[in-house]
Amino acid sequence: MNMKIGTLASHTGLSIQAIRYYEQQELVPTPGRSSGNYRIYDETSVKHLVFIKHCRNLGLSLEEIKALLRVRTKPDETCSEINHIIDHHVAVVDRRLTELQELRQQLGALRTKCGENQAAKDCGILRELFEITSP
Amino acid sequence: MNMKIGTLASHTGLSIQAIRYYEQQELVPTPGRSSGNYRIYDETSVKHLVFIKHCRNLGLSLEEIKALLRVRTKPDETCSEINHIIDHHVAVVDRRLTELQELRQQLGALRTKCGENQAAKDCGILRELFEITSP
DNA sequence: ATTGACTCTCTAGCGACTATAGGGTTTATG
DNA sequence: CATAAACCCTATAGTCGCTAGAGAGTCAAT
Repeated sequence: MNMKIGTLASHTGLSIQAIRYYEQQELVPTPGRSSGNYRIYDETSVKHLVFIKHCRNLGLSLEEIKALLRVRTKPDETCSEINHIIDHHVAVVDRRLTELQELRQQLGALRTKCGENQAAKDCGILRELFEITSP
Repeated sequence: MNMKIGTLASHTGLSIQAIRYYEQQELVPTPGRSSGNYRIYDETSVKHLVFIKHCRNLGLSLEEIKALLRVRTKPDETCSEINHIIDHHVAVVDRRLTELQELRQQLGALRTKCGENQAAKDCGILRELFEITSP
């Protein structure tokens, strides 16, 4: 059942350095060591790190994930903090989505300003970029 | 017509440090200096920096902006590199948009798993986060 | 003469890692 | 049993696009 960091890395899809970084940032407990000072992990570590990875895929920061993990160790507290973290993150994602959609539109408009191989001095994109003054 | 860095900053909406950073990264030419070693700018500098700011608002990296500025100084070359930069950036934005939309959906689904003030041990969000194994 | 506002350079810090250097350990093969 | 390959260790520097701060100099007004 025991494994070293390389095996854990391939089981979780994380890099070895990322795992050590999470340990340093106290997102995972300091693991035991072998006689040769190698980190030793087990199935619990895999689950723990997969949880972290999944949260990272959702765009949560390490601090937010840390908060989620803290709540998990106090199972009798209410989970309003969890809801709060997720709600906050949803708001961040929604804001970012709106920004990116506006951006996409501007880029699309910009792209139509220039054909394939004009001389740069006639390039509509450059002209446009120099003329637009308001963001 | 001449101005110091603070005036340039308020004319462009950039921070003083950002302007100095752009100079260091060679996005703007090294400006002249006053007798007291103050950077001296003019209207051209304003245009130059507004161009950069506009590109940053579009999400272009400083390296990409540098490439655009390089093409601008060679007005007889074709602007295919410009098109290439913009096309590449559109692709990046589109990919990011798709990712964020998926993310948003997953977060929305997750949020329905838990009401307001359950005990953490019964929180559907935590359970969900621990069970989902594929990203 | 002094205050206050402005500017200078240099350095450190953010977040979430990645990459490297320079070593030690374990495992497989000859 | 010797050695080479594969793995692991710590510590440090780098990424990007800035921001914030220290400690010093410059300039305008009172």
